[in-house]
Amino acid sequence: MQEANSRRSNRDRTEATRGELIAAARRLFTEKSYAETGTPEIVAAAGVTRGALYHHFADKQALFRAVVEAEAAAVAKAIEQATPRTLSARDALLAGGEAYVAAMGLPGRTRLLLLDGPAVLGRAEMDDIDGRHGNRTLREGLAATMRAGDLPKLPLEALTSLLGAAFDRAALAVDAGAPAEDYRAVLAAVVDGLVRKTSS
Amino acid sequence: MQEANSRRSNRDRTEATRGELIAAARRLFTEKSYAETGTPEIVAAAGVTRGALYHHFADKQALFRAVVEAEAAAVAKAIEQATPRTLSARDALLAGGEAYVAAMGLPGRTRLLLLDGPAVLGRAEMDDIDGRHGNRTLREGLAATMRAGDLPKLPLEALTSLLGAAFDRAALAVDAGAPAEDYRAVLAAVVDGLVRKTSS
DNA sequence: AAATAAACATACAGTCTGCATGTAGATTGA
DNA sequence: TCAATCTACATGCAGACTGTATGTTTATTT
Repeated sequence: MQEANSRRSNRDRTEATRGELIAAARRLFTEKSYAETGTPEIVAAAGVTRGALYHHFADKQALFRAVVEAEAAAVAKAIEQATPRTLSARDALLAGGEAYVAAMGLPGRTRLLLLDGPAVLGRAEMDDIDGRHGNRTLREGLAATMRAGDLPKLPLEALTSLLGAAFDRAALAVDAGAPAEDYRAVLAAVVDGLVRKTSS
Repeated sequence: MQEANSRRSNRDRTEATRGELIAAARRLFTEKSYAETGTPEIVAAAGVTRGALYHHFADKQALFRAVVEAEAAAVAKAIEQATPRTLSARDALLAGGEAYVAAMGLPGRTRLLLLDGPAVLGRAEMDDIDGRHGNRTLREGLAATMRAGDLPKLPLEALTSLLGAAFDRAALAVDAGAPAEDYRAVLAAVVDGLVRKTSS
C-alpha cells in the first residue's frame, strides 16, 4: 500500500534524479553558457547535491552531453511534426528549414546546440548526435530526392553537412535579430540552384 | 650606445611582451583548447608572470580575442595571396574557398576559429572579426559579381553569411579527415546553382 | 633630480572540479 | 525474514584556476 510513497525503487530514484539534473542543467545552460554555469548551481536548482551528480554522470561534460542529446531530439521532433510529407523536394527542404529556424528560436537553444555544443563536445560528436536526430531527416530526404533524379548526384555526406551548416547559420543569425526574410530568400535561391527543375 | 640593449623604451617593452604572450597563447590554444589552457601555462611559455598578462589584457578572454584576431588576419592574407584576381566570379569563389580550406588545415586553426571562437566570444563578435578579415573579401567579391549581373539580386549580408558558413563547415570536415574532393564537388554545385551562366 | 607613471612581480581570496570516504535505503540470496 | 551486499546518494577534501590588490622596479616627465 505504500509502494509509491515511501518506498521508491532504485530505478525510480535514478530516473527521477537524472531527470531533475538534466532539466535544471538545461535551464541554466540555456540561460547562461556552459562555462558560466557551475555544478554547485545546477545541483542547487535540481534539489540534490554534487554527490548525486557525480554518481550519475562521469563529469560535467557528460551531463552537458545528455542535455544536448535531449535538446537535439526535441528539435528533430518539432521539425518532423511541422513538415508535411506531401511536398515536392524543394518545398520540403525549405519547409524543413523554416521549421528548424523556428524551433531554434527557443531562447538559448542556438547557443546550446550551435555554439557550446561543438566547442565542448567537438564537431565529431556533434555530427554523431545530429546524425541520429535532426540531420537524419535531412539526409534521408536528400537521398530520396537524389534517387528520384531531382537532384544531381553528389556525395551525400558532404551535401547534408553543408546544407545543414547553412541552416545552422541561418538559425543563429535570425535568432540574433537578423531579418528572417533575407535568409529565407537566400536559402531558397541555394536550394533552387541545386534542385533540378522537373520541367527540364 | 646602450639604447637597444639595457635601456628599452616602454613602447618596445609593451610590444615585445604583448607579442610573446599572444604567440605563446596561440601555440597553446591551437595545441589544446581554450578551456584546457590555463593562464599559468601561458605565461610560463611566454617567459613572464601572470601580472604582466593582466596588465596588458583585461582577462583571459581578451587575450584570446587578440589571438583570434591575429589568426583571422593571417588566414585572410593567405587567401588573398592564393586567389588571382583574373578569374570569373564562379572560379574566384571556388578558388577562394579552396584556399580557405587549405589555410584552415594548419593544426588547431579550425578549433580556434570555428569552435572555440564562436563559443567564447559569441557569434556577433566573431562576425565582426570575420567581417574585417576573411569574409570581407568574400562579401566584396559577391557584391561585385551581383553588380555585374552574374548573380541574382539577393540580400548581401545573408548570402555572405550562409556561403561563409558552408565554407567553414567544409574546412572543419576536411580538417577532420573527410574527403576534400566530396566537399569541393558540393561547393561547386552550390556555386554553379547560384551564379548565373554568362551565356543565358 | 624629484615626481609621476608605466611595466611588471608577488600574494591572496574566492570559486570550481573531481574524487575519496561515509551513510541510509533498496535488493538479493539463504 | 534477515543478514549480506549493492545502489544512491551526502559530505569533506585536494588541487587548480581566475581575477585583483598590493608592492617594486624601470622609464618618462617636469
